[in-house]
Amino acid sequence: MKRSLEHIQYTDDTETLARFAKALGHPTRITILQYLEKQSCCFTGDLVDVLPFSQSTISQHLKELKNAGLIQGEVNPPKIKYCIHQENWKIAKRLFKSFFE
Amino acid sequence: MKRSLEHIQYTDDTETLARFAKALGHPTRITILQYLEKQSCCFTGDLVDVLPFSQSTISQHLKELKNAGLIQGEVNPPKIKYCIHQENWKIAKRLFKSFFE
DNA sequence: AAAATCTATCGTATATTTGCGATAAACAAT
DNA sequence: ATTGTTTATCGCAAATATACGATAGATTTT
Repeated sequence: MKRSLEHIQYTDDTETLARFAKALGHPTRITILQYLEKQSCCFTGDLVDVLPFSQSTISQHLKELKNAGLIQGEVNPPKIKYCIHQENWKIAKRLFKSFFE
Repeated sequence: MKRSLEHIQYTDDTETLARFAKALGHPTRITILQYLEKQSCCFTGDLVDVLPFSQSTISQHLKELKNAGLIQGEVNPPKIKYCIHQENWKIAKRLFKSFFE
């Protein structure tokens, strides 16, 4: 991909909002987050049981949600407990709200 | 890409929310929408002047926003006037709001 | 020590996204 | 009729996303 200018500078809020939105841009990830909102927390395996995708695919979606900052995982051997990242969740909520006015 | 099951059925709201989120998942498109929120409407050329991308690239982003239902274009020869799609905008606002509770 | 459980990561294949320049299409003005 | 203006679309290239099976790593249980 070629870019005409080195790096366009959007505002930080714009970048952040786009990053959150991108992470939400897949029905599986929306579903995972809705599940987490209800359950408060869950293990990867719970989602594998619920969603019709392979373990590796679910794991990848979780990774993306984690990279976007929307969830966090605590090691709880041999499992990993995933929860919503409350702090960033609030930021996302605020950014979307103010975006839509 | 292989899919293990023919078609997963998410709820309509989940599908719709993901579709909106995906369209919002790029800083340029966020910027375009913020511009439209302020200006209420604009022409493609206005955005080409403001954003550091080629006319064809801007046009493509507008197409995606239109496909997602977030904006609409009225022909106003030889220009095209783009506005926020108020009805769908309200739906998006509601879906995001209830998603974040 | 061996087996079982759980999850991340690697490698691979395919689809989609993002960007550009060039061109086409639609209309207005000359 | 020709020219200019505006925008969409085509064709291309590179990057990213999505899915899978196989495997590796960590820890518990036996």
